[in-house]
Amino acid sequence: MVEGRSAQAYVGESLLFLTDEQLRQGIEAMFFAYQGFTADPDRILAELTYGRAHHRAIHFINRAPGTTVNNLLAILGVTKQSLNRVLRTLISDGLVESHVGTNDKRERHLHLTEQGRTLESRLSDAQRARMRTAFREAGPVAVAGFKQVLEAMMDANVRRTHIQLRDGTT
Amino acid sequence: MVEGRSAQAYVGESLLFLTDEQLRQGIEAMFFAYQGFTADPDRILAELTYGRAHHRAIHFINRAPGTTVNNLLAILGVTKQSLNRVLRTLISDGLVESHVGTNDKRERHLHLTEQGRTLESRLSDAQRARMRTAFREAGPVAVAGFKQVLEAMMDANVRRTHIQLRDGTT
DNA sequence: AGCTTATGTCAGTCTTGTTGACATTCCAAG
DNA sequence: CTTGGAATGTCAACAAGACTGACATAAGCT
Repeated sequence: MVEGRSAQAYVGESLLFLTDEQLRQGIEAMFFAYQGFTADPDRILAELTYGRAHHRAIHFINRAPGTTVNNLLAILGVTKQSLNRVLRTLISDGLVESHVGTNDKRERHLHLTEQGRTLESRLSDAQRARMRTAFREAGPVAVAGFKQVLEAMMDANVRRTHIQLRDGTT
Repeated sequence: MVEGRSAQAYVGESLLFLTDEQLRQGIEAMFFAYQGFTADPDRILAELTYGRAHHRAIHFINRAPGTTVNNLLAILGVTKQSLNRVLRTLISDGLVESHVGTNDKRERHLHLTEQGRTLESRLSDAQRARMRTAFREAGPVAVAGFKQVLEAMMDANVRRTHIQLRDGTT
């Protein structure tokens, strides 16, 4: 970097020159980082004959206790048959409880049991530890940029969901 | 932001306050962004009865023409049997060529055919378009942060691979 | 009463990961 | 120079988890 030119000015130019090469680096970074992102929970899940699908369900049930099946479907972006297979095993293993809705009795409201919360913590702790290390290494400015780019990469409707979850504006 | 205090100093404080909530936001952002990241190529691949595994193979063969199966294995982080199934279909569909090594005849060197390059472009173009939009929206400082955090999130050995590919220091 | 919505289930398919078994090729130690 | 082990790649069989399609049940709504 040339002395006397701020980073801002320097990178400002590259806006005009977003080369395929730079974009490809971003693409590969995304791929490799996602490997790392899922590696730790995957190891834990493998012991329990569960998979990522179970993790995702547990995560979002913990995040939004009492959520309905339909709601979860929209968040996860899978079919109900696919989700149902996962939920069935989690319920029969005693990690998740399903309660018939009081207002609308068609709905099932989902909660983690004590046992479910225990697993959720174990999985989150592993994933958060890596995220924490990465955030510390990169520094807060980088973290802000990281989140900005990720949000810009989401589908518009998914971004809305993400922001709702983030800000707790249910 | 307070005048006279650099961003570094300001956010430096928050290093001490990386709450579980902030980390969880990062985790969810990663999940939702990856959905978007793969969505466009997935649509193209679905038409062709290919999947993400094919895309990944095509991407890295294009990236490092003449690479060996073993090499590709290390990059993709899957078993050779898994990769082999994908390669077999790509070869028999005429997208990839496999040549026995001249020095070491155990090795197979992989190249894209003209047809393979065509599909590669189609997939890359879609994925790059989203990445480009996200980068433009977020701005160059954010992009730098994005890459920093992603690199910090990778497993150490994977990071080495990533940097090698990035810098072309084969 | 009849239409729609929310949920669950059964059956079948596809992709993509796994392990196990095996063939070929290379290399180095005896 | 031979032989045994390591490296590389292929084939087969299996499992997880995604998908579609069809259908059942219950509840809400017009």
